[in-house]
Formats: sequence, C-alpha cells, structure tokens
Amino acid sequence: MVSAMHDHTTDRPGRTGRPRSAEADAAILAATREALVDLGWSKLTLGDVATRAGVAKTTLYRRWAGKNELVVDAVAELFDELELPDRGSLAADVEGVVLQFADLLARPETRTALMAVVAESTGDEALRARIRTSIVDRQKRLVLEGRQRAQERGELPAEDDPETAARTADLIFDVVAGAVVHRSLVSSEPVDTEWARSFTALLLGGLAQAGGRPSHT
Amino acid sequence: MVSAMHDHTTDRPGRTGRPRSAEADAAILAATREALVDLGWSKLTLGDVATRAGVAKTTLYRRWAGKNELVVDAVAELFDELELPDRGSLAADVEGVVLQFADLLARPETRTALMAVVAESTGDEALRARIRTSIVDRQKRLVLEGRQRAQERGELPAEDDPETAARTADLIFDVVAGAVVHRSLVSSEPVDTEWARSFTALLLGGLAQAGGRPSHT
DNA sequence: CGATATACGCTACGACTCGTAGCGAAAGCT
DNA sequence: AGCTTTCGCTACGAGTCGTAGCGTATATCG
Repeated sequence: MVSAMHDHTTDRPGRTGRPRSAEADAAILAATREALVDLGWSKLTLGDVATRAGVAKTTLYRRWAGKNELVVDAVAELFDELELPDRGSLAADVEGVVLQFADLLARPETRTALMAVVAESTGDEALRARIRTSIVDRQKRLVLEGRQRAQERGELPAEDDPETAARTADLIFDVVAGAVVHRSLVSSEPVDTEWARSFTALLLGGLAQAGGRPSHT
Repeated sequence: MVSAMHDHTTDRPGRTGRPRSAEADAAILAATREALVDLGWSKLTLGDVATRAGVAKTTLYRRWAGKNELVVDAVAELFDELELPDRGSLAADVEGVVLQFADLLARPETRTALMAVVAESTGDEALRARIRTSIVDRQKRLVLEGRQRAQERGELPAEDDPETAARTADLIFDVVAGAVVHRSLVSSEPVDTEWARSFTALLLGGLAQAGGRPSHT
C-alpha cells in the first residue's frame, strides 16, 4: 500500500471545491479489471466499465484520457503484490520470484491487459513511459534486492564497475521477466515448479560462468 | 517460400466455380501490415484495409473471421524470413539469430501486431492455437537446428533422454525469444551487438554448467 | 458450348461505441 | 453563508461493425 497515487486524485492543498471521490477511483479500477476478465481487451468498452463501477461515463473521461491509460493504472496496482522474501539462497529466491510472477500472469486480467497495453504503446511514447514507471521499474527492484542479498551471502562477487553492474541487472531482468512471459503467454505452457527449477539452474549457471568476458575468440 | 499456404486459398481439386484470387490475398495481407504501421492495432479498421488493398470489405469478411485472424496471417509471413546460416560456432549462431529476431521486432508492423494478437489470444483458444502453429513453431525450428549443429561440432553433448531434450529446447526457446521480446518491447531498449553478446555469454554459460541436475541442496 | 457454382464489387442497413456538451444537484473549502 | 469543483444524467454526431442482397465475373463439369 503505497501512499502516493499516480496523479489523478492528487488533492493539491491549494484546491477549492468538491474533491474527487477516492472510492470512485477504486471502484473504476476494480471494474476495469473485472471487465477485462469478462470481455478481453478489444471488447472492453468504457461505457461498460462505468456501469459496473456505478459511476457516470463522463466521470471516467474526466479522469483518464482513454482506454490505454485506464488499463495501465488498473493493472499497475496488481504488480505491487510482488515481493521477495528471503528464502535463504539465491536459487531459492529466483525460483520463488519466478513462480510468484507466473501466478500474477496466470490471472486473466493481467494476461490480457499487460500484452494489450504493450501493443498499444509501440506507437505512443507517452504510454510507453507510463508503462515503464508504473510497471517495469516496479519489478526491477526485485532484481536489485536479490542481487544484493546474494552478494551479502557471498554467492555473487561484488561489482566493481557500477555501469557494468547496471547493465547486468537489466539483462537479468529482461531474461527472467521475458522468459516467464513468453512461456506463459506466447507458448501458453505452464510455469510450474519443474520449469522454474530448470530455468533457475540455467540462469545461475550462466551467472557463475560468464563473469563478463565474451566466450568466443 | 513455403508452397503450402494456410487454409484460405487452398484450391481443393474437387472444387467447382470461380476460385479465390491469390493476388487479393497477397494484397490484403500487405495492406494489413501497411495499415498496422500507420494506425496501430486499435485504430486499424477492416474497412480501411479493404480500401488500401483495392478490394471490397465483404471480400475480407469472406476469408477471415475478424481482425485477429487477419493480423496473425499478415504477420506470420514475416517470420518466414528468419534463417540460421552456419556461422561456425554455437555462440555466433545464437548471437546471429538474436540480432535477426531483434531486427524483425524492430519493424513497426511486427512490434504492434505480435503483442496485440497475443493479448487477444488470452481468452480465445482457437486464436492461441493459430498463433502456435503460424508463429511459435516456425521459430522453434531454429533452436533445434542450432542445437543439432552444435552437437555435430562437439560443442554440446548428445542428449540421452529425448523427453529431456525436448524440454530443454523449449526452455531455451522461451528464454531467447522472451528475453529479446521483453528487452525490445517492454523495456524499450535497443538489442544491439553488445547486448546480444552479453546475453549469449549468459545463455551458453548456463548451458555448459547446468547439465540438468538442480543446483541447490 | 451451355449449365452450374462460386467469388467479386457495390450499396445499404441496424446496432453499437466513441468522446463531448450541457444541465441541475451534491459536496467540500474559506 | 458563498464559491468552486465534481457528479450523474441525457443527448448528440461521427465512426465502425458485420451482414444481406444484388448483378456481374470467372472458373469447372457435362
């Protein structure tokens, strides 16, 4: 539960008049997720969301510019659930976060919305930025946390060059998130414990061996 | 250049009457890709595609059930371009196919369409199957080819259990394709030679070390 | 060659969604 | 109180959807 919302209901202190209903915000976002499950992305209409939320359609348009922005906010909330409890070893931590992420992607609203919003963002820089700050960065912290713990345990060496460290973190992030998403949504095969274990072995093996120098010639 | 089309223009021999125009098929698919670049997914209308292709809107609906199916076919053609020339080493082969795949994903029509179709497929089993056969399986062959070559070179050991071999191939496929897609479309950062080299080092390191046994405990 | 069967282009249609405008009423702040 | 902003409601033109109906074009079969 983060206190800072995105930017809608930010009740600026020097603001007079009737404030926006925070309950309406929550109801709309919940209704959006519900409608996503029932209808999917393309058949989701803002009018339907308004009806489900018990608000007027105009209220919706007063707060969000369109379907894209609304769905990003509705789904971003779900990513707050991701956590990284200390499971004792780097392998266990990776395995845990993979399964956790897979569970999140197993939910119908996440499956549909994440891909759809990414698709729309390919031609919309503002939307892409919104996704980065609302979703991507929120997951990347898990990689940083996990690495730090592993370094404290002595499982990973301390990084010398901070720039290389950042690049490696980005690489790992794309590999982990990408593999889980691809397995789950594109190949449409289950991310179970067995797969998570194989994947973790592959990743940690790569980290252990490829310290940084290229492998060929 | 595969001779067998999907299923539309399959001129069955025992068929009487005027056959469907193969030119119209090609024109429609090209127009679809063009419209995707200009409009993106959500603003793409089938009426517009028909106009661009120089055919009647009804002709479009006679061949495809809707936007989803049309776009899958339009994009599937692009994946035929992927090839795996022998570059001499496993590392070079992996690096090459990563860059090639990244180039494909850099094209606006691929970026938009692939994610959008995957998003729609989350609630549509038929569409999911169509994606699997038209797109996913077409890429998976690259993994199998690459592994066989590496085994012939002696870079990888021959597999004993065919089932384990298949699982490993699927894992590698999801890791490679997923990482490239995620880096390119979600993180929206470039897949350049440097990234491809780092990724390849990570992957091959993992393959070399994690033979199959789990790493923890 | 004529008959049959299918595809094609065109037009028109009802149903739906979109995003906006205008109104009176409600709910806060000073 | 008085002011300001939000809210719910209704209505609207514009655009898209997917389908039906018609006459015409182009194949195969007898």
